[in-house]
Amino acid sequence: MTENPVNTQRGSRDEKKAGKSHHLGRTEEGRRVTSYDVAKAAGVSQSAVSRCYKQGGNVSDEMRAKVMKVARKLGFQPNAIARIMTTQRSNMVAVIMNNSTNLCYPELLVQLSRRFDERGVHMLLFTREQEKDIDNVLDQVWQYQIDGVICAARLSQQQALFFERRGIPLVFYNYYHRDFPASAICCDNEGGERMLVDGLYRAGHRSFAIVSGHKDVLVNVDRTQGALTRLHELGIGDIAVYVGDNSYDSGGRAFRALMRSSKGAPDALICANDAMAMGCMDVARYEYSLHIPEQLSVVGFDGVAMGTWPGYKLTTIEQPLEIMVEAAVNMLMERVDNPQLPPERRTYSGVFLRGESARMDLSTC
Amino acid sequence: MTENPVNTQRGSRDEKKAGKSHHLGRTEEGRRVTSYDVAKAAGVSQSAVSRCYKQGGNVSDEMRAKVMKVARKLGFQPNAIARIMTTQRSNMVAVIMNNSTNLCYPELLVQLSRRFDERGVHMLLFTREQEKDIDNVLDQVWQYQIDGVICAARLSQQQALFFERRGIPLVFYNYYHRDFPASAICCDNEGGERMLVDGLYRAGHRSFAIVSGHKDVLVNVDRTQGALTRLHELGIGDIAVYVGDNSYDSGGRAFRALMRSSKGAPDALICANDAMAMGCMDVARYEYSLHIPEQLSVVGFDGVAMGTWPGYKLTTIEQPLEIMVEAAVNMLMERVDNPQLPPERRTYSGVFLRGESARMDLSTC
DNA sequence: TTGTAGGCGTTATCAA
DNA sequence: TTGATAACGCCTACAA
Repeated sequence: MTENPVNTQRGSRDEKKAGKSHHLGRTEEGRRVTSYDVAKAAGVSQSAVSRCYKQGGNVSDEMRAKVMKVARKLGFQPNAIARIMTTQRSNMVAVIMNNSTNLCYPELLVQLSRRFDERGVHMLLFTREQEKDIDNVLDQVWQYQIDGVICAARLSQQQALFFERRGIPLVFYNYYHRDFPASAICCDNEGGERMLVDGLYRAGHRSFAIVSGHKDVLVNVDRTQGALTRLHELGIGDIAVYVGDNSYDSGGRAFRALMRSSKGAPDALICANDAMAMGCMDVARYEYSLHIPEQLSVVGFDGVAMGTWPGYKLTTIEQPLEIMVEAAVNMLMERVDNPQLPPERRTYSGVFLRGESARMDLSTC
Repeated sequence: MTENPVNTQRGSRDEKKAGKSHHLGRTEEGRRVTSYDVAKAAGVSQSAVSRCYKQGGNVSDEMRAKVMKVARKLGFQPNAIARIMTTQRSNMVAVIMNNSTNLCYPELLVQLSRRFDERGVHMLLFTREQEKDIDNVLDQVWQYQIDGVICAARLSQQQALFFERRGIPLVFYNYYHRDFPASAICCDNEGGERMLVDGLYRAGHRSFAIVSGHKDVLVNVDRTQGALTRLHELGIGDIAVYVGDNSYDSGGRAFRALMRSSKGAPDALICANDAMAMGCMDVARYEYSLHIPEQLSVVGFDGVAMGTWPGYKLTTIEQPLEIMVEAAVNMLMERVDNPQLPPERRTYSGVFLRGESARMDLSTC
């Protein structure tokens, strides 16, 4: 009896087709096939079956062969949920982002997915618009025994502490905090803006305006502040700053506000990201008939794909996204494996993209 | 003893700050706080605690108050993984997409996330480029006891059967199959193309070319075929079809190929999606100095945000994304709650966006 | 309304 | 190398 597995009919019929076939994976009564079912059918103990699925499991070759054969026949797959119960490790990470993050950087999620997949780690995705809505996310992360968190959104100190207190590793992506230490992967915003400002200044621009992003997002503050600081160093003050929300539309709105102001168009416009820069360019060209870069230089930040399209050819700083994502994933998984590791912040320099949206002189760069 | 919970010190210190505070949620020994810990501290049974967290649980008010108070103090949160073990329901769905899907429609993921969140359902995200890589996904979905699957990518019949055999509801988004029944949410591609072709024809266009997407993606086939069929009905044959891969770049490449061919530029170019249409427009304008729409009409399909930007003002069919996403989520969760429901395909009509990239005559529309 | 006890499907420890 | 057994933390009859 034990030599004759009971319910392999359907499974084996399917096996003819694909090399790696998919079985029903259910017993006659409709239960999922468990390691116990396999054990019974193979005439071995349940723990033997379990060991066959463990990396360095102490199993003889014949045992493994016997078990695997029956397992395949029954369509057995170890139950991940039960495994989490005993190992306390879910192989799931949470990715928290703003709605707008994915709209601006769709590539980010694709790359994260790729990197985590390489490690056999699964991504639970949380997108929230409001910071307060994130409180729910925290509870879910805890309840599902998530191994670690990548956060590409703003978190309050309270919220970041939630993870720290529970020993859940957290890595910020393009966000960080001044008030307390937390691991983060960032792009060198000040350095990038400095490069842009220098190039613009050398090319002769003397009047500047800035379109910044959300005030409370440090990445944006750093960019705006980086530009302002460098401009002051160069002896240029009295710079108008218009606030957008990182979206294309908000860039256009900011530009209209700028044009309506007493100052009018500057020589150069420094935008905190590419989306807003493109919004500015379109409004400048189509509503104010300005020639770019002859009458107005525009620079952005990010290096999104659309910026390179011939309608924009945006001069900008490209974030090394693949490298940053890989670093973020490594940093997180290192801490999942070794929670003792201290917080670490890593900053990557962006790459200058020349473009044609700004007159630039990079002689000494 | 039982009246005096042992380890509430840390938890209660944290409570001072936030209205909804986050507790450590661990015992002195570092274990997670379990319902059993709460029960012991409250001097009640473990099942009483469990019942307090169940919707219509049979619990007296005083019991609930007593338990909840202790639970809050200890930072107890029910363990979702253990719950899945007994209920056989994970409240997790898988979303399977191509890498390119998120690049083309970042809004899709944001909307899905929003809708699932409303139902307290979590999204496990899988992005795969190759169809064969999806086989791994199937196993993961099974092992993690995923409740249901939204698939915005192509699946082989074998792969779709994997889910059906195991009773895991599956809803395709903008994909479907001719060979076998499966639930799907689609946009009316033929209808949309017919509308576009009619408008172009009435405006006087007589020579047409088509840029299609992947041959084996039915949505693309439908669009291309829809346009071709209508053109034939109107007595127009001999239409060149160039194949892209739905990306902006491939649109440009297709257009170059078209221009290099003996036929040269047509009156109107019908692209299977907006991204390729924009690629065509840019190459037409910037490499061939063609005026759009005077010398060339271009239409797309999808209604992506960028198409409305002043550099493109693309004439296209907008998919009612929010409605389609809501329908997909409803359709899936209905089947999670009631697996007996038969497969259903729902098709939504798109909305014509006039744009300025094509000469159009919509007199009778 | 409350408590008791069995089960969900693994992994891990310990003998054999 | 293999097998028995005890967690893991919850839900759910069933009994009180």
